[in-house]
Amino acid sequence: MRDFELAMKAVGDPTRTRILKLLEDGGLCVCQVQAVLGLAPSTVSKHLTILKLAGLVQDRRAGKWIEYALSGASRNPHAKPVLDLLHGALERAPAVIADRKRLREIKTIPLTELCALPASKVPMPAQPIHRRQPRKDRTHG
Amino acid sequence: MRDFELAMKAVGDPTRTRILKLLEDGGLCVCQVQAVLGLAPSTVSKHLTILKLAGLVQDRRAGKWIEYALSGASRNPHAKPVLDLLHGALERAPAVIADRKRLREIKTIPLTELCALPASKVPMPAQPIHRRQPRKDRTHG
DNA sequence: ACTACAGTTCGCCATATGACGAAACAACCA
DNA sequence: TGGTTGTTTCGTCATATGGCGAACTGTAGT
Repeated sequence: MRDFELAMKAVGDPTRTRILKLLEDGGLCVCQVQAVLGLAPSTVSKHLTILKLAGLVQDRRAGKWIEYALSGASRNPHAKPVLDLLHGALERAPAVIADRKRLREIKTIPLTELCALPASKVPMPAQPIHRRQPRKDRTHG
Repeated sequence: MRDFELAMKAVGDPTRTRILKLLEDGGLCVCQVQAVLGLAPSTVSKHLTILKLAGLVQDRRAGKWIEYALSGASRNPHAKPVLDLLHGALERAPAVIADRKRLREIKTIPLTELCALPASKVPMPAQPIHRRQPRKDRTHG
């Protein structure tokens, strides 16, 4: 039951479904995902951890980078059904389409270059989708 | 996307998956669900509302009671796939098995009797599964 | 109309969640 | 060895979630 819950909670968050839909095209390193989503690295990392704990994705070190991919054989028996369901869904969702387009652009940038870029410099910057209240100013200076 | 999210969030909660698994056997009125789960009526009602908003269940007034059932044709295109997925899952989950057993017992009680019963009198009382901290005493009296 | 009662809504509380930035880690390179 | 850099961990904040009881709504029955 717990595994089912984890898998469902994992896909129940829109940011994570976006990530999973991105990974359907193949593995990506964290900075690529980050570039598409336009979120802080720590945020992306946490989402990926949640997906991993749910058994939906696997990670693998690739030299300097860590590549995440949809998990083929998962510890979690519910993972495959969920991923299959997702695979057939959201193909028309604007967010997914936009993300895919953005991903194509980002894949043209060599990794060495991409990660160095401040988020604001990535072509066609993604506006964070779930911007929270900009937290009360703490006299920044 | 929003519909997908709603459906997934809805099944991402263990109490709600329990409800859905109960409804696989056929429609139930709120007090029956409540009797199985052993939760406060308001809590059960809220969960049912969430399931309804997600398009996973339908409600229908049946005289004095309101019957909830898995929604056949749903407003939400993602509902059927999700329910199908759930249908094949959790068949071995202890909580689901226990709930089913309890449901059989509860179905032997006429509705008129059942609802009148204080929760503690229902045969083989279910211990609430997600008991929260018992909130600091406020000199009850 | 009044009572009885199934269900919902509301207000509250404790915890979970999702966001961020700063700091810690881990691998590569000089 | 020390610096650079990709990723994770930690601490914090605002909001969402799930539980309860009290009060309300709406139907049935007298």
